[in-house]
Amino acid sequence: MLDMKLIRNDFEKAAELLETRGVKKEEISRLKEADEKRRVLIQQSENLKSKRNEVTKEIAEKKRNQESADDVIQAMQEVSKEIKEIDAQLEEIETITRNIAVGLPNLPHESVPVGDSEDDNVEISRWGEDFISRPGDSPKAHWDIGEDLKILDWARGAKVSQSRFVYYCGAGARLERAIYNFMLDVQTEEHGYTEMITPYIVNDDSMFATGQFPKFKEDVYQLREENLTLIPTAEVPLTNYYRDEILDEADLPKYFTAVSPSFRSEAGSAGRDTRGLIRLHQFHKVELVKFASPDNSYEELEKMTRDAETILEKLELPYRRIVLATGDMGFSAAKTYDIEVWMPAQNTYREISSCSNTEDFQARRGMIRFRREETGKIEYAHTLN
RNA sequence: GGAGGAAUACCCAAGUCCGGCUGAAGGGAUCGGUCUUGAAAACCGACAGGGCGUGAAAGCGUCGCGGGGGUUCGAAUCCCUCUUCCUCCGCCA
Repeated sequence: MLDMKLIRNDFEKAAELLETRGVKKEEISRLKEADEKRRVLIQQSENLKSKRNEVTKEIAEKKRNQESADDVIQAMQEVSKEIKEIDAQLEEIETITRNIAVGLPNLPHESVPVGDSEDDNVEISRWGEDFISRPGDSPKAHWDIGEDLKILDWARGAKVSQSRFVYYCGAGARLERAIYNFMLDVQTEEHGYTEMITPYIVNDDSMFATGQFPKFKEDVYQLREENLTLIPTAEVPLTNYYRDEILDEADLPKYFTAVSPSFRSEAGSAGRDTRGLIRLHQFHKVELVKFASPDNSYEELEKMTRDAETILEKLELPYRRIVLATGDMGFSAAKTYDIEVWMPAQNTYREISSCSNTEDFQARRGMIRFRREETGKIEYAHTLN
């Protein structure tokens, strides 16, 4: 969620930044207008309420003294009616304001390259040798290796569930377990993350705070008639851990990690990446989440990205780091590094990890705050994942 | 799934039947002070927090007694609804 103050005080800048993320200026104009109307109504309503509170005290006083207060009560009936009318208008305008505000993506950090698509992403660094296969050489794709070794069973995954579900069998299952154990061990023992096991089913408030709701409802699996959702990433339960809380500045930064299944409906991606482990409806992922002070959240982003890269280095997998352009970033991110691993069979780099600083975007939605030690003032924390 | 009970500030807890000097008694914890060589004890003092609006700020206004809605001039208190927790019964991998 954006800071309305920015739109009030520096409309042009806010509009310009949001345009780099594909938001039309008129959308923001509408928001600004609604916000102005809203504030006028709040003033009107509160002035009347203030008056009512005062008179109510007088009535109480009179009643206690056994005096008649009928005339004042009658006058207040009118006032209360008026308050009700204004509040109804206010609610209407607040819904409008909220509906717009809630669908606006985060503002990009100034260091993010401007551009509409992934073609505008910028490579930052490479590690390892991304060998190009020699003529006549054709490295096997992982789905073929999986089937040849009988460690991945797609057919039965589809039979028992649906396409894009898979069984990991024998050594395949063991390998999967070994990899996430390895990742958790590295992140907890070497990089200071606290390991968590989280709920895999979360409520709407949680989905809202991290930015999946309301805009991306189609991308998730929801439980029938329950307002509960299967997590699309452990980012949701980890980030929501401190929702509606105020942390002490001294406690920051906080680092959490968790392995969890992630459930994604992949609506709209029919036909893409139909083979292999790239776009499953359910997969394991080791997530990293940080709560940081705004003072150093970008340093924390660099460190976190390194923490992720370390895994690939230890596994001796060649990779590169890119910074996503404004148009390619996720909804909640202010800045995102993607780590792409070399896929020999496809002769290309593919995203394997994505590290984002959402700044206070999720914190605003979820009221995740901290108290400054020196001033005692409360601020939004920055969240990273 | 069924039957009961509960939710008040950092914690405990009164108030709810019977609406108005209760935005909330009392205790504990915490912080500050007196006393002390220092500490403890005792005594004195301070102690909702937050959202929203306004303001340069101090402040002011408004909303806050689990959440949402309603009745009323006025709700912690009456009504509806949801959530969470506890006790008992049933069912179940």
